[in-house]
Amino acid sequence: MTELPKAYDPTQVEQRWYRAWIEQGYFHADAAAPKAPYTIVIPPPNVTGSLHMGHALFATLQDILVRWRRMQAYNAMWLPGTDHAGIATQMVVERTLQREEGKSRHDLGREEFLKRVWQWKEKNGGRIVEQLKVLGASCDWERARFTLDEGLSVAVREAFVRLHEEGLIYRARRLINWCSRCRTALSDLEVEHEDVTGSLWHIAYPVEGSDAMLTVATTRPETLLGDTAVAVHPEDDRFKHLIGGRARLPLTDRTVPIVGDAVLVDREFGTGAVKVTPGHDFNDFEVGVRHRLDMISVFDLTGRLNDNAPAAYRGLTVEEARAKVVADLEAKGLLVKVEPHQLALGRCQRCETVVEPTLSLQWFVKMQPLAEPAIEAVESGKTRFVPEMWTKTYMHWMRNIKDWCISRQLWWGHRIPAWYCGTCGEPTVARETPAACAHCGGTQLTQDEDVLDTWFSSSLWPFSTLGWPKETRELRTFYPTSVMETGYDILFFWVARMMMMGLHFMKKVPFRTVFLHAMVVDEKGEKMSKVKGNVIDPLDVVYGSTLDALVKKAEEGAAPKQAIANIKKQFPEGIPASGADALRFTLAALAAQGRNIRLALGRVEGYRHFANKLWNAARFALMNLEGFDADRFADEQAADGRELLSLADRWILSRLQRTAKEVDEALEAFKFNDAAQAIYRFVWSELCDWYIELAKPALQDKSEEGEAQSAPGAARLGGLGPQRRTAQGVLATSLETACRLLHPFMPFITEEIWQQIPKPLGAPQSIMITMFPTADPGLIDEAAEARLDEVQDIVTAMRNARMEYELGNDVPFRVLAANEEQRRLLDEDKALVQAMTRGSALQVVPASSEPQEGVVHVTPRRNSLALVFSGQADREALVAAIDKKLAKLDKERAQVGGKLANEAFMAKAPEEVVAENRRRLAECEERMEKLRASRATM
RNA sequence: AGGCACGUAGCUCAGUGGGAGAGCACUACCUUGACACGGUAGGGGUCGGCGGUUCAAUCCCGCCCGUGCCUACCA
Repeated sequence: MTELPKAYDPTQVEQRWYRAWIEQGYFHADAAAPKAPYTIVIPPPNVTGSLHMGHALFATLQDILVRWRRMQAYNAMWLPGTDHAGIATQMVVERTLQREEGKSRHDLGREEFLKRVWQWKEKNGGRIVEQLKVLGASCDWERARFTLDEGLSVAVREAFVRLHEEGLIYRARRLINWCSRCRTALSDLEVEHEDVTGSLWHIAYPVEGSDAMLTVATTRPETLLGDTAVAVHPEDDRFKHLIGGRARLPLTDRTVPIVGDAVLVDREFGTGAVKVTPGHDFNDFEVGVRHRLDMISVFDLTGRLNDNAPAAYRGLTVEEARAKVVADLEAKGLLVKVEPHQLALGRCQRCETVVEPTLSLQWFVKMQPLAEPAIEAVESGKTRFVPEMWTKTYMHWMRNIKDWCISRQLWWGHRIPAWYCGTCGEPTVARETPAACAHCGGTQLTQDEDVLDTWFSSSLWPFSTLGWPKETRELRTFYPTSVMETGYDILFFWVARMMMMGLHFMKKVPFRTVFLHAMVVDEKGEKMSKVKGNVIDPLDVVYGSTLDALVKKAEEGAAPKQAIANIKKQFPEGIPASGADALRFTLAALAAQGRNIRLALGRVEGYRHFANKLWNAARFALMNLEGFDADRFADEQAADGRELLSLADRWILSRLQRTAKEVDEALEAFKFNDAAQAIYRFVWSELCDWYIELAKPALQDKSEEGEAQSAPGAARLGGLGPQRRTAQGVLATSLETACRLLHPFMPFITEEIWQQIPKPLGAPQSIMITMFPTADPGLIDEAAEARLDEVQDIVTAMRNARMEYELGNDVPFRVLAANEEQRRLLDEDKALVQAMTRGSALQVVPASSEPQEGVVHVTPRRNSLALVFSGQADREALVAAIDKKLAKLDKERAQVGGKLANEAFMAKAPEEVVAENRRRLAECEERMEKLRASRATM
């Protein structure tokens, strides 16, 4: 049997196994397999993307679910893919083009530019996929999809055409969010609001035909040039007489009507009068509709003032225009005052440019009819959210949903399947390029220049990836999917829209459960960003990185100086290589529901140590499994195995069953952290800390068959006696089962170890395709657990006494048993105590055999056993230690005694609780009595 | 403005209507044939504050303070 290296090195192990799994085709799910399906479709990351902790988190959690279900014999299918990310990708390629060739996309033309984007995608789009593989993601790569694939494009056209036919897609001239940097319309969701301190300008508008002034308050004085009314509250006594009149618009030669509008105007706010700019403000647009006002755009699509503005302002940017308007107003004495004001500024999600509400002809999806079934599906429980709190957020958004602007003035994406007639101008919407206009038969057709919002194709993802609109075997088998696992930040972007489209086109929910994970942030709770220099790259955690490399990477990413300084401060030693397993385990352990995940490298380190601990437990096991015959052990266990098991054996097997149950239940409830903790505790605190130590004597059993070969050197190998055989079997079983329980979390190390554990003939080739452990209730052994609990208590007390009183290892202990039954059991278990205390002499005596000589030391937990030892110890230290314990016990006695003396407690508390407190009180008193007796002897 | 989370050991986080936990850090001791990426023992917390419900509250309820996020048309 080859000996394993002393320390576990993940880099030597991980990628070897990943390749092996791929070669064996373990990740592939057959749509025709006669097994219950379990499907997850990946929330497709952007092709432009590079792996970040958010990806690492979803990859980990989804892989855990998929590996777990696969091991439970489900037909588990995890469909991967990437998203074409219209704006982001186009931006990246445009920037490169500008930098390398000094050209814009317009210089190249649409066709050539798209060719370049595809080239870029072919070259760089695979990066994130390769990075997911590093983490061990067991995706069905044969089914990988890209949102611009031919099949998905067919799905997009089909969906568009059908929705158009149903009147759910329409084209209209409306106010939309316009990014002048990206030169495209954006949906409401793509605008991010940021609270900033701006100004509130009070501007006087002269009232036509009078000397009066009507003062309005605005945060955007430059839009004044596009005003088409002034609104006051219809019941405001200050102003209502002006309604119906007109005001002269400063800096222009226009006059605008004064209207009464109770919806827009809040009498308490500002001056009580509002300038109305329907062409550049969503509220004002509504007022414009209500009062049939003119709608003027004064900005063009590049963010400059157009010909609708007075000549003096044309060509200025919005910022320049603001400065000039304010200056000109001041010069004319029309600027009444300026005060600081908080406002929410909308910025483009991609480029942070301030978005401009702009009148524009765009395509929209009518959302309300689609939202209704999506609301019903959640209300009726067809789809549920985990954590449940998201249900409310989802419902609120769905119930207040607005139409979705889906056209984008980009080139990279699904081109809108609408053709405009050169003769009549009407659009013809069709699946394939039409030969003639559907309205007038004209043949001069030009396709819409625009593409669809990337999220439109994403919304079809759960079924477009499975072959829709064709009725495929895959769709029948894998739709609806089992779980949508993603971050809560895209609840609306993805989840909500997938729900609507899934229900609309498939008539079934796209997923039964939506698990929304939290955001990964840094140790201080701040969002990771290159600007702050607090990014932790998952690959750096896996492979490790020096400080120099970290700094270099940040510099290449054009990070600011401060970020570099922060990196130096945060990672003075760089980042140690911890392996994918440790990273995955950390993310799972921190993935408690409903809060941000603050990734602390210290946690990763701790779990890297955990991997090493498991590794060394395996080393120990393998060193002691010489001569072990898994088949023989299995046969023995099947026959009269229970007879052969020692207390320690029965205990660890019992703990193992409980752990299996805990892990399984936790995963069912998406409590990844609970599952991780349960395995951690089992492996470290139970298997390593206790069982391995307890089993050591048995593994040395040299009786029977061992005797026969007592040649020199045989002792070192250990014997082959029945105790040893049994301990070997239990050790192997515990380790093997623990590996299977841990496999979804730490796939690599568990495979590496599992491969080397002797297994019965016919065992699977890989841990990946073994069965996930289920708890065997027959192996749960309450009695063994209670007895071992007592052993642990005594062991701990002995160690504690030795440390506390600085006793030597050879000081003999006596344990006082409360009754004959306890004395008998403890006498049996004495060897275990000795195994754990380096063979300390221990005698079990009846408590009644007092008076004892020596010092009494009570066990730390609750079974109130007392230990007696004699030997040299500092008398004063002993007395002080005893007094401290007495004080602590006295406090507890008073507390518990108080409860029991309380009539209300006795009358109303449940019987068990009362009994428990009685027991505690008695125990307290007993321990105090023993300590006092001990103190008295000094 | 509304909504949702969160506030527990020095740090990162679990947890529960009835005796406060883990990892890291800290202290002391230990190179024991699995593991110093280790072992043993230990120190450290008014469970954000104030009220309420309850026999009993860190946990349930209300208010307040602080932190974060989301939604929103107050110019």
